[in-house]
Amino acid sequence: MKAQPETKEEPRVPLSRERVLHAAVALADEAGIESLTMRRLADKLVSEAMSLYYHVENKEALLDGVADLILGEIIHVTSKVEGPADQWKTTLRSKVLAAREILLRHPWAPQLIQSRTNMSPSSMRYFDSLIGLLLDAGFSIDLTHHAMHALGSRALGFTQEMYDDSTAPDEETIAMLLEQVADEYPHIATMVKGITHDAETTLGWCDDQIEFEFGLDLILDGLERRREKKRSPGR
Amino acid sequence: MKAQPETKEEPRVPLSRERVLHAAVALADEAGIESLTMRRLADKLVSEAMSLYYHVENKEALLDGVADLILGEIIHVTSKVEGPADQWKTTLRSKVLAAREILLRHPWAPQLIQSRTNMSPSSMRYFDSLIGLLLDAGFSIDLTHHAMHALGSRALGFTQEMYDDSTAPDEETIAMLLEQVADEYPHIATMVKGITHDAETTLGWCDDQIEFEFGLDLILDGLERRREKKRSPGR
DNA sequence: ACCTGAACACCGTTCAAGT
DNA sequence: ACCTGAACACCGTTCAAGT
Repeated sequence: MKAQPETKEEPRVPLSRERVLHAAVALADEAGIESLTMRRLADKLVSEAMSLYYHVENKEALLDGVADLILGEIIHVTSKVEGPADQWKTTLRSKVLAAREILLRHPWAPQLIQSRTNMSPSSMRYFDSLIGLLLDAGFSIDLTHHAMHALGSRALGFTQEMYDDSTAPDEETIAMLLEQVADEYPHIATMVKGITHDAETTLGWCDDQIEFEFGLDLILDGLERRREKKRSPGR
Repeated sequence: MKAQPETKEEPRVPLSRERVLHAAVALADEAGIESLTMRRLADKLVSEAMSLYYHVENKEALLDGVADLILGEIIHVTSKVEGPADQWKTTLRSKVLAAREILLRHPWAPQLIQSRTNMSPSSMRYFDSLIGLLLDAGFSIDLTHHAMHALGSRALGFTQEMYDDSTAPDEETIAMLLEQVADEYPHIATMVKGITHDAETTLGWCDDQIEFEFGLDLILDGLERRREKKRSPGR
């Protein structure tokens, strides 16, 4: 009886870099990245701001660690997506869409990842796997290099949307507002009025997933064509 | 003589929203966006932090204004780029590259523009003009809509580069570092070693301009093909 | 109408001190 | 080895007061 810890108080898990980083992700998920301050993170861990500095060099290092944690998730999930070398396109597509699913759960992550100079081990491993995929599929080294740049952040499953419709008003309100300024932005007005609405995606007039896949396929198709252009002369 | 202002002291131009915003851009250009604080901006204007609040609601509004100022520059320059409707591709290309030139002079601007919910008049006008360009060229409304999403921030002349090579070490150092971890990232190592170096762009192994244009052309080509696919059946 | 100073709440971080 | 409290420099912003 005596040996058992007192049931009244929490076991008081000691801090660790792991715990700090995971708590940071949780805090950002719950309250947004702007709420991630050293003091509030410490509160969440029932500790003091200064205690964090024992496990993390400073706030920049904390953010680096958080970004790497997310990238670690991505590489973990995407590494399971495999396929034969001649089907590079569907394999790459699936990997990217798998990455996207993770980032959709952490809406603050894209901006954070962009802002870091991303030479972290996790992102290196991820890009290494994508490069290997293309080289194995017979891409030239130069084209592979171009492909990585052309994909850019899309390779990680996100494009920074120009208009963030998560905070946007509903479709009807937009249509109404737009009516008022239709003479100033005639083409936008035409476009919004004329867009085909799928019955299924009636949520908003921009289905992010569809637009993401459209853009991704545009690039993948273009890469495929450029790959074949180089090969066909010898044919 | 008496009527003239004393030559000794500055004319003491009064503050204005215009002056505040332009000073903010200048400060960000000189010292980086993280140096743009109300207090330092006031210093630059030989004034007090609180005085700024008379011309700008708060810091968020200041940043909105700054973003809009840059977008204003872009629309000003790109509106001069014109061409016949059947040459939508080269016209659009030129507009985008013109926008890019402006953003290259304000390296902090892409991130700022991304972070704002971009319904500002300037950005609306810009996108309106691009949409008009495509509609005039015979794009369907749906394809025009997809096109705007696919271009995304590229329409404004930037893609958030995954690896910021402005802070990266020189090519030789990278090659050396990479040698040490070649077994961990074999494909990256292969790629970096094998990339063709143009004699002219020997500055670094990634020429941002070339990569930007490659990605842009990939998308423009893809859009062109999808446009023709829709038309050819009736042909 | 336009500007300012003192004051407040909240940052990240240093440093010396506790166990 | 790990954690903490007081203190510092620096934020954005409110508010009452100056011209």
